[in-house]
Amino acid sequence: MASNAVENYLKAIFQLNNKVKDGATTNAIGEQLGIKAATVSDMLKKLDSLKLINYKKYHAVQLTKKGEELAVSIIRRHRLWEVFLVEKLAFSWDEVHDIAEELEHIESSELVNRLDDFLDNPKFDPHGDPIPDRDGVIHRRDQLPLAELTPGDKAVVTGVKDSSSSFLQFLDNQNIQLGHELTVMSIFDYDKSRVVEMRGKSITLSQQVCKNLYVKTA
Amino acid sequence: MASNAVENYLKAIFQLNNKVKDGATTNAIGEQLGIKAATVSDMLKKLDSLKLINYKKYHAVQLTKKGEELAVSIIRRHRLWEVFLVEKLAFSWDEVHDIAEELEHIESSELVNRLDDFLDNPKFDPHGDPIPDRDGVIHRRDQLPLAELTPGDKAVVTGVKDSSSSFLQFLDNQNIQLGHELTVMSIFDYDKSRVVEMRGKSITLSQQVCKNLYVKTA
DNA sequence: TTTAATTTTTAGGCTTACCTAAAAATATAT
DNA sequence: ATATATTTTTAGGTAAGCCTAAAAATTAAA
Repeated sequence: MASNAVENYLKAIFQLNNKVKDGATTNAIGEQLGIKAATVSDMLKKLDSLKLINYKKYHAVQLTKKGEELAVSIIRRHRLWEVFLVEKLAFSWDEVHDIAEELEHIESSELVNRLDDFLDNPKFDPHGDPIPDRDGVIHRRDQLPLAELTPGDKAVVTGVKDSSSSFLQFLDNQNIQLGHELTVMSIFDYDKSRVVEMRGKSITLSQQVCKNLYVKTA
Repeated sequence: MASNAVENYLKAIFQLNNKVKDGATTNAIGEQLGIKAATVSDMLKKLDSLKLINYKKYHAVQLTKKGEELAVSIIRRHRLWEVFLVEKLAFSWDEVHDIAEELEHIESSELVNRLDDFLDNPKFDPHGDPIPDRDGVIHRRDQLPLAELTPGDKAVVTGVKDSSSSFLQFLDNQNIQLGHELTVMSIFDYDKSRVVEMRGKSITLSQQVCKNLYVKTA
């Protein structure tokens, strides 16, 4: 039904509206998708006429119920395919995004639901992001950035905020994986870097890393 | 690299050139793809300029080496995805074509090769068609239509010529599956229908069915 | 609060891949 | 061998999604 382009816009709008920033503005959508603002402007009119968003000139847009349902289903497909690629085809978590970006547009709810079952109905994707269930419900985990913990806190690594290859490869390099337990040992006041103990080893993590690593406290 | 449209044309041309008929003519390609001949005519010029086919006005076209390699790799992807859908996601063989038609356009040889390994390097798809290996080699099986057997011949069902849902559902209905052994008992001269014995049961198959069912003699 | 900067929209264009209608070439039948 | 039918090509057109350049609206700064 919806073209790949339309699906990509909806996903971008959904993601922008679930950030702290100023929402899904024309510019932000364009930047997210690598598309010029003028083009976005055109498309927003179209999405509005399709009743997928509410659009008022010069304002950030909101998804309608219909638009949000579609966006969530695309995210569901994307994350399930990522699980498939990592769990079944042995891709590493920094390689799966682009391929899942293509797979997410395959139109067949039957396919997605069977895939879900085949993967044993995973609740999170390889980056720790929640997978919407088949009714579109997203079970958000109460996690927080490692940057908010203080010395003595114990936690488990649950996800990443930044899922760029470079960050994921950095984590691989430091042998930091989802599920690993850690204890915050100390914080350097100078640069807000943290020393954590993980699997018997002591690692120093910059503030940038701590901001982009989600954990759940014990 | 190549658009979905280009890939679909190449696949159609490949398939038409591997039939007995008069090859990949403008009309035949259009019919295969559900596209008007005038449009095909345009596209053939484009494919020629991309060095994917050799095109001379008013003549059937041939794939170049480059074009054939691409066509074969698309067929490889298509058939591997069909195996995945049937073997892993429990789709039936009459449901997989349309979904595989979408999946075949995902661009990533890494993905396809890993999928191949995950599926244990299958040699045939769910309809018995050979899966090109990663070097593009197609190992054709020496099979023939059941219509060419005579009473007393023993054979194994290896594939279907017609893979329309209706034919596949008919076979399901008669409990005819790939790998089943059969013996031709008799032929009715009147309508060329055959009585075969399969798994202890006697079944009468019309000539049309016999022409579209491939077997390998013992 | 008026000017300057930024963001968004409009206007006009391009490419891809499709279409119809008509012309040209080829194939078929008498 | 010529007339007819079929196939293929050409010409002109459309919609989707992108673009640039310029105008309009909004936001920020002096």
